[in-house]
Amino acid sequence: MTDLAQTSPLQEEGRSARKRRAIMEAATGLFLRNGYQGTSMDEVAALAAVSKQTVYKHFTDKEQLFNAIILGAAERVGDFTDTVAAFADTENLEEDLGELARRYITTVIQPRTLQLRRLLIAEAGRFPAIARDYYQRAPGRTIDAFADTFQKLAGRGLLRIDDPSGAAAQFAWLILSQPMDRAMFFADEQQYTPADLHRFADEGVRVFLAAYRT
Amino acid sequence: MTDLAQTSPLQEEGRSARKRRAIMEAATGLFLRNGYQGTSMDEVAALAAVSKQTVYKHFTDKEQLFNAIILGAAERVGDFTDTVAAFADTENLEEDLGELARRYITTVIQPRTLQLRRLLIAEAGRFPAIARDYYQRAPGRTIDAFADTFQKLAGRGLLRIDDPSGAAAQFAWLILSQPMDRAMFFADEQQYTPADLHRFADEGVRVFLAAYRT
DNA sequence: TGGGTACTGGACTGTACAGTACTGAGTTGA
DNA sequence: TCAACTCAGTACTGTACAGTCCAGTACCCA
Repeated sequence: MTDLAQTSPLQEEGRSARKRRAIMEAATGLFLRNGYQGTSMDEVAALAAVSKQTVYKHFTDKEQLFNAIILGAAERVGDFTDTVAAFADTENLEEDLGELARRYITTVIQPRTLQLRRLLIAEAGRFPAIARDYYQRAPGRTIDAFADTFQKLAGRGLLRIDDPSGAAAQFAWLILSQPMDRAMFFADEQQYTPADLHRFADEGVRVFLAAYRT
Repeated sequence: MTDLAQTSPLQEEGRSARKRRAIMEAATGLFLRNGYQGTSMDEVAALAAVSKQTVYKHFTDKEQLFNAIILGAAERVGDFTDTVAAFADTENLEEDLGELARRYITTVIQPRTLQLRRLLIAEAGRFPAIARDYYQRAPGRTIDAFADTFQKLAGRGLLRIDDPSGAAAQFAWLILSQPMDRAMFFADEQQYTPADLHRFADEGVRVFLAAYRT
């Protein structure tokens, strides 16, 4: 893993690596906006300011390119697990959970993440493996982290929880569902202000605590 | 509205109408399974056992055919509003709400509905009007019905609710989110048994009542 | 400075597909 | 039974696109 090259797009990257990055950036934008079938390799090459030949030197296939793009984009989706784990030590359940929820929704309800989600749902039939992988990685890991943390909080006597996984999923969706669902159907439009998102978070936390607080 | 023709696919339909129905049925299946771009007019004609000429006699365009298909499929999505409205008179809140939730999830989490949802999300970029229309019609109307009913129950002193719409959305997604989200990413596989769905419904109702019951 | 590697540009192949055109056959209604 | 209509079958047009090929050019390293 040559992280240097990834984190700093400098000149010293080498020509080949630079081209490769240009291709991936172009392809990411196009795939996210226009989908798999809606994106042509000619477009990718043109937007990356690179010849088609070069595209095919770096990626054997359109499919392989798509794969690489999705994995890259999914990796960059905010990893929330650490933040969630830290919350297990809270001394102020209600306030900290509210803060956690606000950060969670702000992280997830972002154009990039939503586009990625739409794309994966759209292509779940054609690329079941990628869809499954993403599902387990992105929402799955966070919900697992919630489950762990809730279990610890139950151990500390702060929550009353039988099924931590179920409760974690309920928590996540109580917060995210409304804006997420809407965003799935309304492709482009700017949807919610931060204040809106905070309201969803707060209402979700309120309901969750009503059901699970000791 | 010649409902006769729709409800009974009899011989007396007339040749032309019969063909039209065959085309729509074939196209519905193909679009739902393979998406808009993944479906060719040749396939539609072949599956409907009809010549391409005939397809284009009934539908000027691929796009227009798609439109007709979606509207037809969306209309057949279960209308739940009456059932929800009837629940406003309940004498047994917890039990009846549980029953309502179970029916709700069983109705919504069906292959057809899920495929339609996937398709619409996938094509929301290309057909924003259709996506918007469906969004307002299918989940929207049901949630509005929940909101009305919850407001009435609040009037009867059975629930404590400030924002009926928000509470209704929370209720709907508390019940549906988990299986719905999973279904979006796992295209084909049979997912949940009725017992699983009932469990989601029951858990959702439990949390909802903990937060909103007086 | 020279030699190898990577890139460019554009032409090319093969295929898939939307939509049209046309001929001949079947259907329907008077 | 005849005339008008509809359909099947198929061939065709035009376009878009994935992937290849090749000749020439820029870059990089010794």
